[in-house]
Amino acid sequence: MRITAEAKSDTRRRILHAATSLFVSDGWRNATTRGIATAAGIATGTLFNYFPTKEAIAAALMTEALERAGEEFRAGRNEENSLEGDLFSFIWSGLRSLREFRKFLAPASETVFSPLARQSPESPGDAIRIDHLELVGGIVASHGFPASLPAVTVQLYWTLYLGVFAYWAADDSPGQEDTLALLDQSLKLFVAFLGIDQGRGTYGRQSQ
Amino acid sequence: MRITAEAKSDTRRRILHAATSLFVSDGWRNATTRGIATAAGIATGTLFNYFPTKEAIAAALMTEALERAGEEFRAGRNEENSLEGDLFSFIWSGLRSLREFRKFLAPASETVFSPLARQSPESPGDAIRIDHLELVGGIVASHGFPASLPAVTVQLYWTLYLGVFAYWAADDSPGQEDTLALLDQSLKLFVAFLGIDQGRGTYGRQSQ
DNA sequence: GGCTCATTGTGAGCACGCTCATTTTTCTCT
DNA sequence: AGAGAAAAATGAGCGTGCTCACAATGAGCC
Repeated sequence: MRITAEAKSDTRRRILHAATSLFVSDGWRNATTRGIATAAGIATGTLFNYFPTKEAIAAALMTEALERAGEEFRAGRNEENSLEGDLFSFIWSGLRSLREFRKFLAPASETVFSPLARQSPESPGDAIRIDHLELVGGIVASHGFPASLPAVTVQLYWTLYLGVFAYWAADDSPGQEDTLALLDQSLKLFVAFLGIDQGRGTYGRQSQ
Repeated sequence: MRITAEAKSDTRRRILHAATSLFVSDGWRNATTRGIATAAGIATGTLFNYFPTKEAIAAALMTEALERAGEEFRAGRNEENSLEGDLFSFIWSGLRSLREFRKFLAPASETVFSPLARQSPESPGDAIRIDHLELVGGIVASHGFPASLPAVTVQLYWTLYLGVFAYWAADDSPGQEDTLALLDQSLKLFVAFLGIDQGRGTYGRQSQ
């Protein structure tokens, strides 16, 4: 049992390793499941014993990186940060952790991550979304907002996050500084919205 | 030449008609290009003389509907509407025009429309985005804002719009009232942002 | 009508993601 | 060690979206 479990986990790692190489070198579309299987030293069918779809491989890579980033964030958290600051460092550390995958993530995430096509009951990226939103809920709660935000608020947050993510994936500005600017603006917007939403806001609706 | 041109345009219509039926009845994934071609009375290869990809068929359906909606909006425009009101009726009339396609639009739009995967130089939905943003630019300009908005602002608008679109596509609440709520909130947010961005805002950044 | 030739239509065929009946390996029990 | 059961690996094969070498069509000219 032990030997098998180790071998399984090793095969899983070899698949992820091979997939990363091929996604990076050939791009998401040109990297084929046959190619990944061959590079990992297994048959095509075996690949699908480990991951149900090609997208699930990308989702697994993202999940692992984002989990590391999440723990890093929790560990290095500073009590004195503002809400905006907390959200910023959480999101940015997540994006940093995905750096090596950036080039192929845009096309890959279409299915993994897209707000569209929530058709299938359990898309591979759902767990990522849920984990992310849970941590954000904790951050927001620690700044005096209700732990469970209204659905519309969560929806808006996720939309803004996806917008930043998508921009980042295609952002070739030096140091991704354009993404930083967008993230900054998006968070200001969201924090302002939280204020309004909870009756803590300080701006009146424009009457034009 | 005339006869040929008419025949071509007729074939195009037959393809779009057949595609609509099959997308609606079988869903985006299960409707095959072979099936559409057969239903339109042509060979598979011929289909691809009219549309370069399956997504392009969906994009064409959307484009036509949204063009009609755009003209409708321009025609019925009221000088006295607020910025928010104008944007609301433009966007909502667009969504209404896509009603018959709603069920299959979510999966189809992944590629057509997604903010992710702007890889390919000319994705089928680019024209839709450009047209939409152009009209929005006009609306915003007619309310005293600069005709050419900063790139970040446009980016944020499109993100919010996509969020609404994605929500709408999967929204089964009666009359899509949840989408209406989200659209309302998103527009308030965007209009507020325009105010801030142009130094016309009335709220100070929260210092937490 | 018959000839020419650009335009349009055709379907066998390719590569892909993924499946599944079968084979091979590993674990368990005596 | 050997037999039987369970788990894992295998690759031929399916149905996709899409291509491309070739066939059919019909407008323009005589």
